[in-house]
Amino acid sequence: MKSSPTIKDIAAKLNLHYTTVSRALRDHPDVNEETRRAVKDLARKMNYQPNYLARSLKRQKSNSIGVIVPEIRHHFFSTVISGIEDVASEAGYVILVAQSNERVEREILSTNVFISNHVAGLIASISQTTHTSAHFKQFLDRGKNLVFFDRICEDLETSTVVVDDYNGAFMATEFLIQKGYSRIAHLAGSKNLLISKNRFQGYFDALKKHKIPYNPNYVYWGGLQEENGKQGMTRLLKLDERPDAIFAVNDPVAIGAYEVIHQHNLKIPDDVAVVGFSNNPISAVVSPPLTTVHQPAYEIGRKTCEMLLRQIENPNSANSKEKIVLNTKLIIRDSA
Amino acid sequence: MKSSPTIKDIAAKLNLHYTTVSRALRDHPDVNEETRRAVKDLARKMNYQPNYLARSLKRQKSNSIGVIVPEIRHHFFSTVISGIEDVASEAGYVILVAQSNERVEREILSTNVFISNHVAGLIASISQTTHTSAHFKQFLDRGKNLVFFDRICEDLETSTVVVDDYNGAFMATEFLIQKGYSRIAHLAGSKNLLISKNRFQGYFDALKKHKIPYNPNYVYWGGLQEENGKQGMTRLLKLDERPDAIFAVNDPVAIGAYEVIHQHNLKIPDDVAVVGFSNNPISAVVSPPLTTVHQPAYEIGRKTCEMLLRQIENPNSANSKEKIVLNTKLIIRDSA
DNA sequence: GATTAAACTACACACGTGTGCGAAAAGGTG
DNA sequence: CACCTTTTCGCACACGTGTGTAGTTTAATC
Repeated sequence: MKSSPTIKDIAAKLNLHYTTVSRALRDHPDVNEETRRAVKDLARKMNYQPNYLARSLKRQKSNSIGVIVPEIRHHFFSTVISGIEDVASEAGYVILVAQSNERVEREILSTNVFISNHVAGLIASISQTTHTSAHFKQFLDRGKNLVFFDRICEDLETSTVVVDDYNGAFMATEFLIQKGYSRIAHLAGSKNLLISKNRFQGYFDALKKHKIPYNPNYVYWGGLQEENGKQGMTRLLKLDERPDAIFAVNDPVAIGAYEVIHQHNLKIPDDVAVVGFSNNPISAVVSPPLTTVHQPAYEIGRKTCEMLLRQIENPNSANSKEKIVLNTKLIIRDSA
Repeated sequence: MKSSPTIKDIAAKLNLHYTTVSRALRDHPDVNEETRRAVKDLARKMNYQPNYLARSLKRQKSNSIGVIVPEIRHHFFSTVISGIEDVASEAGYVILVAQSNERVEREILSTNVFISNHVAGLIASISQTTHTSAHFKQFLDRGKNLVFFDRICEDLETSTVVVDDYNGAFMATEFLIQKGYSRIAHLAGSKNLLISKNRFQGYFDALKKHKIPYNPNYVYWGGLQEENGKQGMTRLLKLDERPDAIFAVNDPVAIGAYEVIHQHNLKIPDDVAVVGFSNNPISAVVSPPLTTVHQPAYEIGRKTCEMLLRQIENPNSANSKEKIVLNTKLIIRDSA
């Protein structure tokens, strides 16, 4: 089993001490121009690649960033990761990716593994079952940087990147009102996520502004998956006074509602109008195309990573927590 | 800036040598039962987390796996990554994820960065522009394990996990033939990817088997994106004898074809039938729902990672290259 | 040609963990 | 009580890289 050449191998071949090689590679002025070139040439010839494990250990600073999301395969999260990766790799960092699968235990485990791997910083979006923040606190206590995006942790004072969920939900609901719908229901997410609460609040305030009485029966707190949309919609259709419009907490839930609506042989938007949230690519091709609130996922990823890198490179500003709020946009299609 | 406690910190508090602490934590029999317990208790109290950088350096074996895909945000790849992550994390490994964005240069860069980070193994699916394999060869030359999935590198003898592209394409084409279509066109991928060649061959052989003359004008070699589907379809519709069915190399390309077909006010499947490949979630909700060949993406991820881990843990079998071929399945919907 | 500065190289130690070996302490045997 | 075994722990060195500092050589100056 051959392994990677080290600076010692280079030094041996040139009859130099390995520290000289180290300095030559790093362009230290104490090393002769000629020696330097010889070292670099040989390094190239031998395909020398510095050992970042050793370097990070010595420098007490690694080139890796941890990323924890609920589920990698979800379009929103994979797009965010894509944005993170583009920024990170450009800056010479590498990303460690883990998914919680919506379970705190795995979130905790991954956080600890990332601590052990001495990541320079952590980017996270919490799971639906995250009721404790001890693991994130431990990470912060080690003096490391942490940035939350989308699903942020309310218990901790950290930097965050989110979209204006409240406004997005407000716009969506107001749009339905202006279209003449009045029995507007809301398929909400899980109650312990701030995004769910904010979107509900936007919905609630839009009704209030337009003097539409709030009907608690029209709000179903479920989750963020398609399945939850189905369950919620089934419930709503059993009501005596059936809603004539649905604002779903996100697109998968809206799609779930679509299926149930179609099963009941009802027409969208004639019988029931639907508005989603996220602008998942699926929303553009379902029939009818779904009116939804666009969330700039790739941009969220980029901004989050840029923010984290900024904090890593300026450790002094460690206690200055940044908050970025990106704009949402209502994408009007045919479902309302 | 507080940092993480080390075994030396624990040793100091207990008036022990740090090597004793090291052994105690690893349940070495040379350490007294009582001492061992004291060390472990204190370690827990101090939130001690071993430094994997140092451990990997010493053990000459890391706990990380590199993953390089063309684009993270694509459903197929993010689902594969999801499978990889589930298996890796269960085995105590961490994954480093990079995307090439279909450019070799970034693939090369990431490979080298992963070498520097001393990943225990590498999982890759090559870009459409990958014309050299030198970077992968360098990785192998260092005695490390490499497994390709889906888009494999033909130049190198490595382990691979793929689906039976040939059969999938054959089934899809034969299905169209049995449905009575005879002017069957193929929107092919890029010529330097084996998957494209295999899918073309399946298409070609199905025609041959059923004695349908092969018409080169009916094959458009483009790429794997929606855009390529649009371009190809536009070309095909300009032909004097327009095809009555399309077999697309993958779903995005099929969706691109959909758009052009609709723009020309043609009906699917009455005027033109379409069959895709991948079973992207979008394919189920477009209208009409797309008949496509299912590719078990999550399973591919799991199998690939399991194979890599097997090779990492049994270094002796380093030269035994495994090949796994997973089955595809024709999903019949309404587009043909 | 002696003196001093400049140019270059090498030693020692460090980062956190791990291991072979030897030393010290404890226990057991005749 | 001397001798030997066993238990328990510490020392030295290693992994690959980096840095402060001391040492050596070369060049420059008078």
